[in-house]
Amino acid sequence: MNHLPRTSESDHLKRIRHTTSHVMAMAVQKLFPKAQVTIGPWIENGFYYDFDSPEPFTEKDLKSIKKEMTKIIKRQLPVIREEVTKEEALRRIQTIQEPYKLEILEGLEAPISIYHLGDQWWDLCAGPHLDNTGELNPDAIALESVAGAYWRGDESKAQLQRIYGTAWETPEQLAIYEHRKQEALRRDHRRLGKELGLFIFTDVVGPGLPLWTPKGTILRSTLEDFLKKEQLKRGYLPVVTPHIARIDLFKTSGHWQKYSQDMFPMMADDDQSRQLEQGFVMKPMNCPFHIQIYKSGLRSYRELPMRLAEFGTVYRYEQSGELGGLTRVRGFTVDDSHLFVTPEQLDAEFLNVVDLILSVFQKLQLNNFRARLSFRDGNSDKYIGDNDAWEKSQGAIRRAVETLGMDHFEGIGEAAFYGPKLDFIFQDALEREWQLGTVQVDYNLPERFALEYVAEDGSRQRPVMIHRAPFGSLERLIGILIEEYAGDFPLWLAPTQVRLLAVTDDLMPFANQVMREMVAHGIRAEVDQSGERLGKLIRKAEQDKIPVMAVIGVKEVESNALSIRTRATGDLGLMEVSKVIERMEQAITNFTLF
RNA sequence: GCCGAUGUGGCUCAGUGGUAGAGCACUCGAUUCGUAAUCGAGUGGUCGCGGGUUCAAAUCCCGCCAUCGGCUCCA
Repeated sequence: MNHLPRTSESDHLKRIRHTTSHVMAMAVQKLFPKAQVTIGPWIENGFYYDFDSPEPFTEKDLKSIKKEMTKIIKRQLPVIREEVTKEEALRRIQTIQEPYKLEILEGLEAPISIYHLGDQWWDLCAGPHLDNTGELNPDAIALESVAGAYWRGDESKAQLQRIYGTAWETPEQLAIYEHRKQEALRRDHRRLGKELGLFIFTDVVGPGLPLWTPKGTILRSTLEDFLKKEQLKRGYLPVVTPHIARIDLFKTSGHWQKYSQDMFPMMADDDQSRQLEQGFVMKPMNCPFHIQIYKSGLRSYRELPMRLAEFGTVYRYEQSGELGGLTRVRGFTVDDSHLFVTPEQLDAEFLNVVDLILSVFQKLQLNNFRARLSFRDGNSDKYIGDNDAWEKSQGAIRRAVETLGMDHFEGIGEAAFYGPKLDFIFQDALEREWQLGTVQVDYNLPERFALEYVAEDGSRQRPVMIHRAPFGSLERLIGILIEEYAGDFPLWLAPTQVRLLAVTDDLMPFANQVMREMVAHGIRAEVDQSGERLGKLIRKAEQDKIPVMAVIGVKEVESNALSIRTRATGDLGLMEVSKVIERMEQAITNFTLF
């Protein structure tokens, strides 16, 4: 496969994309004189430019903009850098009346660099640029989409019109890029989920509410069983809690105050109850429930750490424009656990949790993630608890990451409202980032719920909580897994592990008999009952991405054997039935291929 | 929630004002076949939903719903 450089890897691409975005902005202002320019940076696969335009752009406009760009390129305008003082820049912006540029200028330090396209157009820009627009190849440029974007990324500010585009050194690179985008579409979990029959959505049930089919449910419960087993080995205690609770519970936790815009509306018996906020709500998180179980008895330091674990389904009222496939839904299941520990146990227990998470990712062959320290920002309205608790929590997370020598980056403002997090971020097929696993240190909820344990000296002490979820959510995890594997699940996860294909109908009884034998061994086997020819059966099994196919003809029946074909390696030849079962069982328990 | 696009049988899509189409899937019949599509016939659609314009609407207009690409937000 041809390597396509990303912008950050190539100075030349940076120049191409900066210059292309300026050419685009100039073209837009030529065609839409009322449009004002704001910012237009490069991104990894292209660039965008945001405009404030009284009339929104449509995708049809992209064609005429592209045409105009081609003209500008053909005029071979020199790109000239000029450095001016802040005062001079201010003066020039005032003459062309571009308020957004003015605002940008306020944040800049002299000297201010300006890039000119000939004497036709200029913009504030750090660069770098090509020397001449003629160096661009119009056939290596594509305008991709229009979108709304808020000025300075702030919902309360003006909404701008963003145009996304991409630009390359050669038309061939553009073709490869577009081909790659097509390929990414083919591994999109929404498409594969439908094709493989794993889950559905229906308007009748509602947006963001997936329904799991039999095959998808096998996938889900296989993942659940896997993690439950790992957790039992590590001293976790399973619990089950309801999906709804009184509002009061969430007032104590702080959810009602800080999180209610993300919650489904309350269920109240009547208007009076509604006004008094006496009703029930769907749970957006499991923590307050687990806390109640902790609180149900007087706890001794000898019981800690107490690790309460549940696959808890939560409901969050996500904004409608945010929903998408399995990666962003309104009802999802968190592989949740809350660990109640003494302050002395915190560091060690945190490391245990990270160890569990990393071992889970390893088993799932998920290597492509980034670890983020999600800390609070300066907006104290968003958070509960005092400074001291936050500092202690963030310190604990930082120590853990340093102890492990783990690569990480900081996400300021990414914390939960009750505490900081260590998050594991993955990418989907379209390079969008999603958080899966998470570990959180929390001094605040123990305080709010007045949690206690009896210490060695008989005194009452406050435990610290760790919230953690290796998968994050089963839905999102499965979405990412489908795309990572392109639907080709490893044997232990495959909803159907082996499909038996009879060459002729009269061999069906033998196929059914072998199937029952395999099922009795816990293997997910099925017989293709369609009665089609072998070629068709194999084609269907390949399309269904069944890892192991077992062909049954006369010679197989006579020797009580199967002809094995795997998706991974093709025809493996004749093998005794008992041998096949043995090999499959081994592969399943060892998480390996057949 | 905001900006833009899209919505036609189970799936993928064609159909721009005049009697709803194709391929796959499904059902039936014939074929009994050895590693990626056997042949033939048939069933199946309130054209997302509601309203409007028109002699006539899948097609034009308005509202809503959902999906997709972004923005803000998040597991």
